[in-house]
Amino acid sequence: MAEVAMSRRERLRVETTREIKVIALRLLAQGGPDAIALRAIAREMGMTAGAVYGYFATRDDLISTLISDVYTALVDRVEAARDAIPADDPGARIVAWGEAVREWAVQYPAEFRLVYGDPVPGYRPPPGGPAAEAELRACTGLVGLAAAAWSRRPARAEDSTFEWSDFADALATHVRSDFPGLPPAGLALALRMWGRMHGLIALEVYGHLGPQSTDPAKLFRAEMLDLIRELGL
Amino acid sequence: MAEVAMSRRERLRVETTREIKVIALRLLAQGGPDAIALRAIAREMGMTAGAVYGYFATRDDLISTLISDVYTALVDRVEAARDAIPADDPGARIVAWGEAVREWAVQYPAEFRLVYGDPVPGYRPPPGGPAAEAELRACTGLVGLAAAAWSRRPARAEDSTFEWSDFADALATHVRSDFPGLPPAGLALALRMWGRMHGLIALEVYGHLGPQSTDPAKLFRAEMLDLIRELGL
DNA sequence: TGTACATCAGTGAACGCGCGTTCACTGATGTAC
DNA sequence: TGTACATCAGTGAACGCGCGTTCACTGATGTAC
Repeated sequence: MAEVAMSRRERLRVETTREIKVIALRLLAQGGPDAIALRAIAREMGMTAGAVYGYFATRDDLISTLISDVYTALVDRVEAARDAIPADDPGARIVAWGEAVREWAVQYPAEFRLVYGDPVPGYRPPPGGPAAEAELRACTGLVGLAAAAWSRRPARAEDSTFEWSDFADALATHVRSDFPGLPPAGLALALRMWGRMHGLIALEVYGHLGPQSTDPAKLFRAEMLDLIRELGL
Repeated sequence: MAEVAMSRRERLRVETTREIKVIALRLLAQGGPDAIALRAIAREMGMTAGAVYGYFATRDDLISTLISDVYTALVDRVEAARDAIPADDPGARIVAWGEAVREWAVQYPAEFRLVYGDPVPGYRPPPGGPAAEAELRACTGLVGLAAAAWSRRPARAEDSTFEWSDFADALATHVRSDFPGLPPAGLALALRMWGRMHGLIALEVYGHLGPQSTDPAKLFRAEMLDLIRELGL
């Protein structure tokens, strides 16, 4: 962003927009998804409720922006964690990716729920989803991890049971051009890896694991190590 | 329930209580968790809002009852699916359990979200959780599956990294008396199996898998087969 | 440098809404003699 | 079988609440001459 070129009014506008989002996220963290209310935000900012409409046309607009921002932050962080590991160690990259997701989710549980859980009550997402771009990046990242692991993985009899038609056209097309040589079962592996990471994290964030395990991080790490051993890494 | 011994008034009371819950679940399915409103239920039943207080002392009471009912129905179904498979085929039992959870979740997504997702806005669960009993049954069932699989599973170096102190006291005590001989890593396996099943199901129910896969059932089955192969079953 | 005008962020009051919960009451159903 | 009383399910009106959204407006900030 070319901050230099912004007039004072523009800067104030950007700053206020940012503040609205920050407060919305704080309310989310403190009071759950239904705490994201324009009136509450305005109250918190010392503004009138109507004033918020100068920044977001509607409540759903604000929610969509939040989801997109949050999802993007997650993907940024996860990609950075992956890239901190040498590309010639795909197993460690998978573990780093998974643990980055988990750490983010534990640190920002409300944000995790906003992205992966029930949406805000009454919220209707725009067509294509509020964070299509971030979701695509996440998906591509996972397929990349799967592709890097694929060649070293021992072949399995059931690999041939998957076909491209088992996946959405857009995704299949995208994967076939970005990762030539990766078969449909490789894409299936990517989605299964997603599920593996998501399962324990979701259980933990939603409080189902806490009453059972004193060390969810250890459990998660064991699951990740299990995954890469299965992949022969 | 000894229906014979119930007076007419008692029967009406039971029937009305049941109807309230049925309508609450229908509203949940149609309008999401925040649609469970006493006023909406009363309206739907042609009653006055105040009348509902003759059956449930408070809205949270109703929600707790719903969660408990729903969780119990899930566990009933899953246990039945497991018991339909001979006990000498623990791998098939694991697959049956997992697929029963998934099928239930896909059939009753709102109920799945009620149990495993964000609670109803504003709802404060009672201490111990609204469905402690059902959750214990689910947990015990999973540990049973893990225990049956444990003996056939090839030993792993990292099995010794888990200790009883990694788990909640109550759970550890319970497992050690019900499944003597199962080491801490066996309990960890049970929780990891839970996570494996939960991951893809949660992604699917919350709409993250639909845009990617045309056949989530196939993906889930592949994941389950992968799991039992890893267990040597 | 000073004045006249345009922009636009924020006000404050109002709209109609559905919510959970309380409470004095009515009137039908059940029970005891 | 008939009467007098107790139970109790449901009524209807009211309470105070916070919400999203609209709108005519004020007053400060910016711009053009």
